[in-house]
Amino acid sequence: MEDYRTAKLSRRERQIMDIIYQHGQASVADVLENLPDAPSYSTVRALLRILEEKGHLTHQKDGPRYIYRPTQPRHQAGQSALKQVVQTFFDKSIERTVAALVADAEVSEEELDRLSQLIEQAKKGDPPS
Amino acid sequence: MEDYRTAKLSRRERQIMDIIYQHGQASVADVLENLPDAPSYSTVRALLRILEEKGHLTHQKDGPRYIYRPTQPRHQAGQSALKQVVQTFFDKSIERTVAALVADAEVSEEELDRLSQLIEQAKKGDPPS
DNA sequence: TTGAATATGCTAATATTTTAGCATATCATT
DNA sequence: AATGATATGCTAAAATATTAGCATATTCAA
Repeated sequence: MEDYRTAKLSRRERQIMDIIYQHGQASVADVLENLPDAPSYSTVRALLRILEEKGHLTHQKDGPRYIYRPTQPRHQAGQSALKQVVQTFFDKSIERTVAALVADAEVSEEELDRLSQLIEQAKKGDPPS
Repeated sequence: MEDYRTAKLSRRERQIMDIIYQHGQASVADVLENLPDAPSYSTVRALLRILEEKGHLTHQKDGPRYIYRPTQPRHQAGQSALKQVVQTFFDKSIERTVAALVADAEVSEEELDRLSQLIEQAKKGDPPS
């Protein structure tokens, strides 16, 4: 399945995919609650149906209602999304991207320590060719 | 100006904004070259005009042609975009996001070193409250 | 068990996006 | 200065996205 951010999705469709990825799964009501400029219930249902037709979502029944989930795994979609941002705004530089992440000034000392560990581990455990 | 990723932009409009951010600036021809499923020249011009009307772009003349630039600074738009991805796919965790960035296995030893330095610097120079 | 609340199935209207085309201006080269 | 190439200005058609509404089914609690 194609990355939904490069797929031919409309504005609303993309908003809905984002909501569902953020929540892991969602009912029509869940989507409706989180959708900016919320349209009607019918509208959301129509869009979910379309997204399912296009292959980006599946649903399963949960009692009376449908629960929708993405077909593409979250981590995979996340990688794609991240890559696109890195390419668009940070000249494909992971370094610049991390700098922007850390520059947010809302990163605690502890978290920075964990980041250090993370990178140390990457050096040892996963040395690139 | 509102972040263009949360703004009410259509699919094509967003694609064009991405291209312009990636390149810093762009002529109609530049956009056309980089637009997937490229439409006609006229189409691109129309979309650029609309984006300018909406306040996301400005243009200046460069000889015979228009050069378009974003109104919102790149670093600012990048921060917004990044934040949104972190929220949507990585549970708002910077740590998980960096892990995903580094897990790409295309990060050289040198770059990892620079990342370490980056984080050390964040610890010293910019201690959060 | 019946009724209110809340689902979905389906269809069609409306709004927006996307597209192309023609007229006109500008530039560079011969 | 003439001409071909390449711009923009403007308008309108076509395609797509967005929306709502009615009919019907299901659930849950009184």
